[in-house]
Amino acid sequence: MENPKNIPEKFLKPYDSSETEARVYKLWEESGFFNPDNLPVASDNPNSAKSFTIVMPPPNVTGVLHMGHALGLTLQDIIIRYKRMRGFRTLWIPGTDHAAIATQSKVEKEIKKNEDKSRHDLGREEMLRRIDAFAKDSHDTIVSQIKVMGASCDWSREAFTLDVTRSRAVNTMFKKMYDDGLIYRGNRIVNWDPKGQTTIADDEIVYEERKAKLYTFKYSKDFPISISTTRPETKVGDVAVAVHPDDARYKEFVGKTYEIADFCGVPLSIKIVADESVEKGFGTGALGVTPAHSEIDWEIADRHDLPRLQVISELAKMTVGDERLKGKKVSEAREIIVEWLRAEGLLEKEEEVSQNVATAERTGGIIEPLPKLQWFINVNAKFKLQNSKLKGLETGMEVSLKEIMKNAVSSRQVAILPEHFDKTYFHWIENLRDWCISRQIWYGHRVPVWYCLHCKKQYVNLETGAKIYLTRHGETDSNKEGRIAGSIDLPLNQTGTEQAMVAAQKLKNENIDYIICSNLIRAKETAEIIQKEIGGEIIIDPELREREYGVVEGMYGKDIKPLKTYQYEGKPENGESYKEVEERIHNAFVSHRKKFEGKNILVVSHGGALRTLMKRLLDLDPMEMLARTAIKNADVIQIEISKPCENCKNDIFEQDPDTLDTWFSSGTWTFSTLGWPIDKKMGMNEKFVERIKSGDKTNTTRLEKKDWNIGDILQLENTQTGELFGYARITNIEEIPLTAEKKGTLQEYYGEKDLTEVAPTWKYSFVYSEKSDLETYHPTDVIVPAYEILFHWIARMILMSGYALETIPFHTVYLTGIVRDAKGRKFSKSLGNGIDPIEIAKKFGADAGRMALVVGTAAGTDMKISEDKIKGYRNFSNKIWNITRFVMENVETESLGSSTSKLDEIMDEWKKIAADITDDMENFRFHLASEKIYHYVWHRFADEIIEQSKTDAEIKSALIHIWTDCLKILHPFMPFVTEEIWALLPAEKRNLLMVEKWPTT
RNA sequence: GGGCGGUUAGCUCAGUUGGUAGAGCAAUCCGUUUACACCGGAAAGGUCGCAGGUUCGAGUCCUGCACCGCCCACCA
Repeated sequence: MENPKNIPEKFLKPYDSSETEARVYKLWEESGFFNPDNLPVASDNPNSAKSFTIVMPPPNVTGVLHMGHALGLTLQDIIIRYKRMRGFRTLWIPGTDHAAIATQSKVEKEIKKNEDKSRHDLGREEMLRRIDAFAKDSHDTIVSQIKVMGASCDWSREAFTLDVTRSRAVNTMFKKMYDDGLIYRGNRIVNWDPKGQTTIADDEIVYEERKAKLYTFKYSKDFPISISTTRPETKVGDVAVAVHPDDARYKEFVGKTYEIADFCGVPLSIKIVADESVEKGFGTGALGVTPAHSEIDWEIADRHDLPRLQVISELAKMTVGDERLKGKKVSEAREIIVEWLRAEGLLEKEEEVSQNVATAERTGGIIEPLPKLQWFINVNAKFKLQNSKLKGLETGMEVSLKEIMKNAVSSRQVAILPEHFDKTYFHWIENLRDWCISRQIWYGHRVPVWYCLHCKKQYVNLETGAKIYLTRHGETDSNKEGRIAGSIDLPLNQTGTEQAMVAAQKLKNENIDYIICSNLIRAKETAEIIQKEIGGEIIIDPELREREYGVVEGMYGKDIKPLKTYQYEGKPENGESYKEVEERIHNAFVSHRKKFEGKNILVVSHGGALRTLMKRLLDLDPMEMLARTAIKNADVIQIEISKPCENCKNDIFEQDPDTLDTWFSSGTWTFSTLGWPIDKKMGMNEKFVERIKSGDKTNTTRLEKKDWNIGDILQLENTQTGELFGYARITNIEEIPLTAEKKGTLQEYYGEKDLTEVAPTWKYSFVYSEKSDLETYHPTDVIVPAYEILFHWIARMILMSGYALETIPFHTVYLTGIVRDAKGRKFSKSLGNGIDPIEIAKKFGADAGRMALVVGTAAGTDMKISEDKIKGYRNFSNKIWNITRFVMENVETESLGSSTSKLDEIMDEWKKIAADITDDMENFRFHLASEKIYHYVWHRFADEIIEQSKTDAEIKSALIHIWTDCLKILHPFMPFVTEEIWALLPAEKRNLLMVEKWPTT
């Protein structure tokens, strides 16, 4: 077939998305236009170009993206591409979320399944390494998926909630809140998951409906009031009975206290109190108050100053009573108590009721409300606004976090789309209580609080120096048999060798400089095994040896009961007392600390020796020490050194073992991604300042290594004048040797200074700007989350931003709905109904998937998606392809034909539609905009205008003009096919379509 | 229990400030006319959940009801 117009051959075949998309994405990436610093507007107009920002809701690194993510990404990309074409300095920051509990429990489950090990078997360090590896894989998959979707985000600014820059933001935020009295540590009823051994958030609870029995009974025969409960086992922790103040039945008893000598083996002291929260009509109208095991009862105890007796342990076992109860599981205890009540004739009624049982979302464990020491954010405490940019809240006003959250939305400074969600938002805020932010898991931001080992004084963001690790040697046969070893010199057995290797793994990344061990073979072997893995020098110190047991050496521990026989000061014949050991080993410890000041050291010693050392370090009294179980073989204890405690002058500390709720870090997301807090400075000399100011925006400098990281934003300061002249965003860090050639250049900067002293070994590449990213891009413009996380996340970002920056995090919240399958079911693994966005992109093209997700999907509404729908838009891609072919074959001239009524009508109609679509884009009606352009292109332009043009030359002259406009408008929705076509259109020098100007009227 | 939505063509859903209903898919009929069969043309299909009200006029505003869904709380 002849091809007179040199139509690219590609057009003779149907559009092939699989051949196109990856190639086009690469083209975009290489153009640099995803980064607003490289956009033409940025260089034309560096300071006045209006910015437009979106931060991506970071997907959890728990696996892969699903269609819900695909919807969110598509909408964000549509907005971003549209704004970019409108000439904004457009930034879309991508990132991922470490999703603490979700990720840890996922990895834990896998390890359990594959290796039958728990996280405690692996230890904190090894577990974290495993999770990091998993998160890294998951991250890589997610990034490639985001790219497949066509997302035009700035990868140079990619962030992770757990990376160094974001961790710095978290710690800074924690300290600020702590200093302002908004963060406190307190005993509160928390949702304790006995199975996962952690606290969990209210929203990680799933309620399961179950049948339960409601028992009505009296504490004793002569107790005047009957109460009802579904949990009789908690009643041994009762301290009061609460009745409504107006309840005539009970009025006479209020204020009295009854002593119950024996309630299933436990004595109770019950006070009758009057409390408004009690419903007269429910049950007997009297409520047994168990402060330690019910949130509501805890509050009643607050109001009436009642004691709080904990009767259930973290393992969901009873902690009080005689042999009938103590140590029994709660479920067993329940039956025992019911039986007892029945036998005593105290049980009055048993009713079958249905009840919602709280269970942990992740582990399925039944939630046990327990009082625990936790960290909280007080949402009602007031603080003073320093520099408020919050509408209606002036600088100097005293506000609470709750008020900030409420105000942001009620003032319309933050608009939620669809609007009706703000009602739900307010309802939630009104019911908000203090936010528990500590979690007993390992993966996440560790609570940045250190405790003095002696006096327990708290320090936030303590700067710690060297670390000391203490470990006991691995197992010997003597340990195994439970024999006293003392100075009997036995080697490690097989288990001991393995234990030492585990310890070595734990210590691998800790940069230990010296390993100091006793002169006994079991310690030396342990030290050698560890040294093989971690390096460092071994120093043998006979003072670090085990307690000398004299005559009892070699005997079975159980036979001599050393704890009882030889107390702290007592000693076996020819042996040492613990007191003597303590003196000896502490002196040795202190001398090593002094000798290796500033170095990380590992001390390998023995059970008894380390135990007495810990006694001294923790300032325990002798009985406390004796009550502690011995340190296990190869256990590692970590101690951190810092400046002496203000209180007790000791200088060793340990960090809080808990981690922070994942929403604490994601709450900072809009500004931590933009480099907050910017408190680091890079000093520059005059020459460099000039070079930067006049020259390239991208620069490199060679400096001594500081603790800077890629992505950090630094203030640039003129070292001569102290003047602040701009910001540097670190884009790359490279270690480089100092060459002779470089030396010359450097000598210029450093003058007479000896270069060996300043010898820079690190090359920092950075982008210079006069304004920081934070100033330029924050508050962000739009955020596009699923409505499910309105409270979890959106509210918390408003809180964090309102508190730390005294501004809103974003102007508009565009909520997306849930994407369901064709039958309206949520996608889930167990149903096997998952539609993988990547599969869709492969099969039909990402463009088709994007359109299918967007057309007709209004904000905040759930949607159903099916392959049929996607197939329709695959066909549309091809339609666009073929329209282009027709238009190219029929372009006779670039100029529009002379004005005729017919032509004007068509052009006017198009302009009207384009304006209408633009209006939809401006007002977040993407579901309408996409439908309109689809409809126009296919059913008006192709079906009618092109058909008419076949016989009408006037109309033909309009085709290319309308069509290039159409491609531009289509581009945000279907970026790949339109970009590909754009490159194939006959024209001399063209921009990428992604930076073409949006057709405006 | 409290709150928020939804109910429009067989299916999935639009319908922006009230002006006598729209799209896709499916189904029906016709058509291989050189951009495209991942196509074109034609026709069909709805008293907009129910009952009241406001209005010249209501899918759209108000009241009540029914059913479905979601979120929050968790009643001892």
